[in-house]
Amino acid sequence: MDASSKSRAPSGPVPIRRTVQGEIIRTVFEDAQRPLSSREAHELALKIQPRIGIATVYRAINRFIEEGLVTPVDIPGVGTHYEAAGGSHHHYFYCGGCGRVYVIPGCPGQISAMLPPGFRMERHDIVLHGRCRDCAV
Amino acid sequence: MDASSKSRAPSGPVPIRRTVQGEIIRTVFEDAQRPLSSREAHELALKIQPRIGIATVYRAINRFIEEGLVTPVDIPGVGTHYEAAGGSHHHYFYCGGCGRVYVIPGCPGQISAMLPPGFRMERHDIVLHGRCRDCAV
DNA sequence: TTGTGTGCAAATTGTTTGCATCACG
DNA sequence: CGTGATGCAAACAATTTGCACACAA
Repeated sequence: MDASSKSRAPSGPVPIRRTVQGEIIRTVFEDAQRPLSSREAHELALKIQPRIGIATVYRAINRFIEEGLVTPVDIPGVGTHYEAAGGSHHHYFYCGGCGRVYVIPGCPGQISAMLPPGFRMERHDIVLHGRCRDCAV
Repeated sequence: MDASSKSRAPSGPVPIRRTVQGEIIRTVFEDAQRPLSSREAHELALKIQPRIGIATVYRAINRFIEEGLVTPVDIPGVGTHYEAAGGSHHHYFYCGGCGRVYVIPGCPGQISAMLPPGFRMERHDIVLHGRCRDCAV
């Protein structure tokens, strides 16, 4: 009879279910320690549970993005990657040799000094391209 | 028989033909003064010559990129844009209000200081997101 | 039991390509 | 005139969505 016995708001945020596939996909990102493409994430998930579909990966990723667990990382000329959120502010390095995306801690600062007057900055993306140590000539 | 009567190298660089459509598309980028999406470029070209196909736009853009006339500009979360090349080093500002991509002259410098040891940087992309002056709250 | 998450396939969106034809050089 | 450029449609690749079913809660 007491509707509040479960202390649920009348129309609270949609509850998120804990599923095997969802946990696998979340783990893949947490373990990766670097941004993964959807294909990479799918391949890694398939190693654990061979019947996960790519649509499930995309839906999980989008759910994680809404939850703030995962952040999309767009690498110019390469495509969208995704990484576990929560780390401190950082940027990225894309290696043209091995195709891997590295995390670069820190920030050059002075970014907002570039803003034209009247413009308001909400976010900035910096992506370096080149060769990582292993792929350097 | 003198094969060199037309002074053509046996296998020189592929000649690029000057066509009406190509000129229109090139003009669109030169006049825009800002990065355009392929759709924007197509729409602007259609205003001048209503039968230009989107494939022609893409082929022209790719030719221009090879020639160095146009540079691709990837805006994270928004999609690939293209701009006339030749300007001095600059970066971009994407306005979430009007969807326009602005050119930001200059560079914060200190970028290479972010590089991990052994990494070699060939290029860097900086894209700011926010509200332009007209769209500011 | 209820409704969210999953799998699969079809639908969308952005970009490229095959082919017949056009027209620049 | 020969070959690159164009238009159109089909092919592709990446991502999203419709639908029936499975399974957390």
